[in-house]
Amino acid sequence: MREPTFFVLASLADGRKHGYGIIKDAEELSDGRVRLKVGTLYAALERLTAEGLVEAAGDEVVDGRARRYFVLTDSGTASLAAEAERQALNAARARARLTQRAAKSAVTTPKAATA
Amino acid sequence: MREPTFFVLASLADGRKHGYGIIKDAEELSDGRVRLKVGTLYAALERLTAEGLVEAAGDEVVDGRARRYFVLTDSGTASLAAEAERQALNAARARARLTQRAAKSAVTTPKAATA
DNA sequence: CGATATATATCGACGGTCGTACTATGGTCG
DNA sequence: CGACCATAGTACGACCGTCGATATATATCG
Repeated sequence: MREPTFFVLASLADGRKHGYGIIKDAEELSDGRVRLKVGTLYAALERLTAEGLVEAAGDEVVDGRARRYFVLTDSGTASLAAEAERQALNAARARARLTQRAAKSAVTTPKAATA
Repeated sequence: MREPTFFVLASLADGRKHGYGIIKDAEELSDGRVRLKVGTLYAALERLTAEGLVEAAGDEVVDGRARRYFVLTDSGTASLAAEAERQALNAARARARLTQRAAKSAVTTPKAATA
């Protein structure tokens, strides 16, 4: 799963949201790092709906603007959870190797004694 | 960064390796989950070399078979570290939301009292 | 001798994302 | 009042990393 898709699900994990709301929420949730493009978002919502991870949850007109709402399905919740586990594990594995590497290079390339 | 690319870097974080060795190592490192395709691997190695994250580290012939070795550059090490941080953070954020969601649904949909 | 593992190269196809352009309404500022 | 920005959604061509398949070559095992 790619990052934009991941944040669409993560955003909807918070509850019922409409497209533009997801964009804003994802940006906040990622500390400004992930700015979903409209094309990416609606393509993802269609795809995720077809896959059953997301469901349409009503169209409303607020302040004269049409909104399409969506919610996470149980399947979507499970997918997000699995993906989060996977990423956490991957990150942990990579970190472990990087720590080892740093320790090794500290021995191989001693710049200044820690004493 | 996509998962295959991430594991190519993570594998090389362990030290100098050749293509096929990376495939085997990535599979092990990911508990069998990530099986790099040869096309993906060599394309990634070329790309990463062009980007300066990876460097060619000598061709050798072992048991009559040609091997192309690669190592991580400092830039590659930094990229991998940054990517691991990012994924760990994303996963943590998603988990937090899922926990909240579970707590909320437990109140909304009480199945059996915990008492 | 045929099958499997090692080792690399190449290439068309696919799919998710990006970038851009477009339509439309409401609110703010000069 | 007109210009501009935020909100809200639609549409589409292009890009790029990955996949799947095919190919070549050597060593080993049965």
